[in-house]
Amino acid sequence: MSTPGRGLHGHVLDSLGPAITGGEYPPGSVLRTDELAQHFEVSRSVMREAVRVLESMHLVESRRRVGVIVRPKCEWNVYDPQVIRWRLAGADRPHQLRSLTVLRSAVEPVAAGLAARHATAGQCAELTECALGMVANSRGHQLEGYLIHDMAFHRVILTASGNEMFARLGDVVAEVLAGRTHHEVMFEDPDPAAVTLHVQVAEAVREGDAARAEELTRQITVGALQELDILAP
Amino acid sequence: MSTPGRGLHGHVLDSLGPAITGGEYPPGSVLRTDELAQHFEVSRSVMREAVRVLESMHLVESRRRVGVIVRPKCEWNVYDPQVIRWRLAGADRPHQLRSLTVLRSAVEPVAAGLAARHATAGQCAELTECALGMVANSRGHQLEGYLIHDMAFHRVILTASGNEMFARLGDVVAEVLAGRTHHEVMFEDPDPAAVTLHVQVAEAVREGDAARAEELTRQITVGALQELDILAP
DNA sequence: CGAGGGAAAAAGTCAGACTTATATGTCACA
DNA sequence: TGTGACATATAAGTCTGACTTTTTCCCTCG
Repeated sequence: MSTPGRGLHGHVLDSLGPAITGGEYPPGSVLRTDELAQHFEVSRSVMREAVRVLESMHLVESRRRVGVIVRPKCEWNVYDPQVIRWRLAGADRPHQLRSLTVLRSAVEPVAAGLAARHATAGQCAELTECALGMVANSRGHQLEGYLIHDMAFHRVILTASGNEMFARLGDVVAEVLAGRTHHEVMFEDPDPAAVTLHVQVAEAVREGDAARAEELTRQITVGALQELDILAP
Repeated sequence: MSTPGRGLHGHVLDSLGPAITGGEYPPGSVLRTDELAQHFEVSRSVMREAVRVLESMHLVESRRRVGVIVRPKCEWNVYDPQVIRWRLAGADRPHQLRSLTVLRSAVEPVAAGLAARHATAGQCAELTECALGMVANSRGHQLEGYLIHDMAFHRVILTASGNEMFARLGDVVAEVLAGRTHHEVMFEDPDPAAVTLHVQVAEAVREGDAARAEELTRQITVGALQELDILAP
């Protein structure tokens, strides 16, 4: 996704980033630039660039005479797509997935409501197409086809909301959905009720019924929460 | 806030970052590392580190034989606190403020609901203290005192939600609230109804009434939307 | 036992040379 | 005249070595 391993410092990040987010270097750990440069067999310049990037993600802090210190998790830029990807690929995956699903449950209903007001005719058409694609792939173990349309559906909703910050969550939601299909338990066909809800959301957006689009999407996200046993007692 | 101007490359970022987010270099603009290094009177190494950071924020893309290209706004990492700060400080401010307020309206109610379930006794106490502070400063043009307690209130709610992604929005919300007091029109004392709502939210959280905390917080955020003329017709 | 000063360590900075990828222009050939 | 291969120029990428600066730690001295 996006820009992988661009240049040497990119390769270093692909190794070091996941190692940090994965807890291999616990918060408070002190790394030294020279050692890292030797370990990754790159020059200090390249290593320094990599450290700068990690620093901009608030994963580490560089201090003179001390070294590169791993920051506590609560200070990380957890919205950085790169950080999210690293965490989803590592031991933190279940925790990250729960956080993101809760975020979805907050954002997506509101986004759907806004989409009902702001969506262009083209976006409405896209949405309907996605929903139909989901229906068409909802039976007979066509999980991949279903996933593609599901991801596209949510991406269109978030984009059509007209809010740039919602729109940028498209990639994240896509990755959560992909994770559910690929890594988590998903042997059977998708829940027919969920499929119907998507179709109805597309309808509501097309008709400009914001309240209905929001409520229906809320039901979708409640389903996602229940899948992860995030209850509402 | 956080880590300003750390080192030479930090100073470069403080100039170049706002220039890019402020539209001084429109998307598609091509910058050259050597020129920039001369302009900022730093070595190429330092300039390269700065470019790497901008690249990790998806503000620019570095291509061989071409230069450093400014990416279109829709690709920026708009959740990066640094980017948010730069945009809030520039011409993009009103737009950014609206985006963030819409985000708040999605996130904060859900966060309050979760806080009602997960808040510790200490957090409940903090919350009550903040609400009382708001009441105490709600009359007689004590805007600064009111602001401090308001920011703290929302930060506690977001933290107490137990969701790391919500918690990291504390800084952002604080900056939005501060902006409203300092930059936008805020001559009079705060709306008494808003003050009451905060007190009631604190109550609801203390009593573990998630639905009520959520609904009351939704009313608070609706007020924030109305202040910016973001209607719901 | 505390304050002050010195030494060491690691990041920070700089300059210069070299490598690599790639956009672009040129020229021959169809 | 159009098209493809090839040469060239360019700017980023990389490496190395020397030097500076800050900050911690420790040792001495009062």
